[in-house]
Amino acid sequence: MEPLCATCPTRQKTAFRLLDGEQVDTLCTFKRHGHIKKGEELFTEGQNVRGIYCVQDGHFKLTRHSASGRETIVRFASPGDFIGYRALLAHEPISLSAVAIQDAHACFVPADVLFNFLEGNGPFSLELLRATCHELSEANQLLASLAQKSVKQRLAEVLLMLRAKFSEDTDGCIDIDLKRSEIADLVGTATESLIRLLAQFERDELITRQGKRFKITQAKKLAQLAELVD
Amino acid sequence: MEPLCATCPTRQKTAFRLLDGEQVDTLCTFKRHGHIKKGEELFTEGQNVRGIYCVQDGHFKLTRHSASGRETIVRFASPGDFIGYRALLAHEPISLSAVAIQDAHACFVPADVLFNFLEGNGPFSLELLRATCHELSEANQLLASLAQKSVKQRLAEVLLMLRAKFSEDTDGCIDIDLKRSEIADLVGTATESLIRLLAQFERDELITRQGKRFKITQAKKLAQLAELVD
DNA sequence: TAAAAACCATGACTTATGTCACTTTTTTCG
DNA sequence: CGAAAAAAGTGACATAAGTCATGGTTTTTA
Repeated sequence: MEPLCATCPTRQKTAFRLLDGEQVDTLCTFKRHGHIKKGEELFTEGQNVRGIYCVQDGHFKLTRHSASGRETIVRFASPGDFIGYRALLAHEPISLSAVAIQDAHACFVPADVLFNFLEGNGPFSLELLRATCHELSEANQLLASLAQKSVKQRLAEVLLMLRAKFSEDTDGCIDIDLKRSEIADLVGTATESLIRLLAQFERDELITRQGKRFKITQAKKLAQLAELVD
Repeated sequence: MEPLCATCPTRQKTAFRLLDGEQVDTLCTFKRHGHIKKGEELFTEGQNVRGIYCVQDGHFKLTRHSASGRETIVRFASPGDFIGYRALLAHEPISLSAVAIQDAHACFVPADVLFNFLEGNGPFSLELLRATCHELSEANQLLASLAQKSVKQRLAEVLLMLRAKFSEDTDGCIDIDLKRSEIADLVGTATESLIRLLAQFERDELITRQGKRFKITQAKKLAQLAELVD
């Protein structure tokens, strides 16, 4: 059963909150709500997209692959985030793959519906522009961090980012199940190097591990290590 | 003397080409045309900007500095590019410094004038949104390249990028005078490493050097090295 | 135009990080 | 459940790339 956009709590977190009543009806008529299982792809780099996805729940990793097949996680998409709108608006094939890292739900909104809103609703366009600009400044920050920092520093940074982005479970561990190789793809290093650094962080008592999950115990020291202090 | 926006050829290359006659007049009244000498800063990271700059001629490097003072060149801004609009639209302090790498000219456009256009001119907003999305996909590409490639590969990539972005002089050399340290900041490596690699590229006959400038002689091999082939 | 400053270049050395090969642990599923 | 597959972890080794020291250029400037 397709849920109603009018009462959708996720919508309030997105630019869609700025639509007027009629536009919400349009959205509701044309959007398609879908379930995506863990590991499934929403789309693959190189495709032409016909619309955007609005994440309802669950998280997606957005990745890019090198010619040699190596994967880099560029960012995550979480509930309330749009996926695929940049390629659509830039009139380019999509440059990232989106894969669910948990069972997830997302709504598909066809391109022409989106363009309709963009043309007819100034505040909506502005909000989307604002969000895009914010993403861009985050991308630039990540860029500089990758260019300037050691793997150890970047891991420290990534751990703090993960904790901020995903909440903590009852044990205080970061509530996300990423494989070691995925954390490595996020940091931009080899899996073995990552595992060694995690072990070192534990020895240095910056984190504690419980199975494959871990808890940040000394956030300040991690931040210092990552040079995030001002 | 302030030049006229109505007849400005650079304007035709920017989103400002989509303004109507009255808006062009407004732009012309409130913009300020200025000269920036080589090495001068347009603004510094952390500042709050009060408007955007539209590059008329000359090139700027947009940089970010780490806590330890190391500089990374995130991108260049060339004639027809806007600088500073992302921070303005995201309502954030600016995250990059802009420094002229040659004597340059740019027009300052106050924030309220820009917002006025954004609210009153749909196509203009859309075009700006499109440009932003395009920049974002470029940033993502760069991100993945930084995370996945060796310094040698990235240098190959950067050299090809420089040739595409800046034209060639009469000798066929890339028409830009970057210091070795600046190329290193662009690649994300140490100056000495960069110099060694340039020497190696010359030995391998991928480039030839004439003073501090250089010419790409085997673009295909460079592209292969950079894994840009499909 | 000479001195100073900035930049380019190279060698010697260190180290962080990647790679390969293998073992142990955890997860999946017939 | 138990076998097979996937993931986590460890050690040994190779090497790409950073750092430090120094000398030779070019550019600036007084």
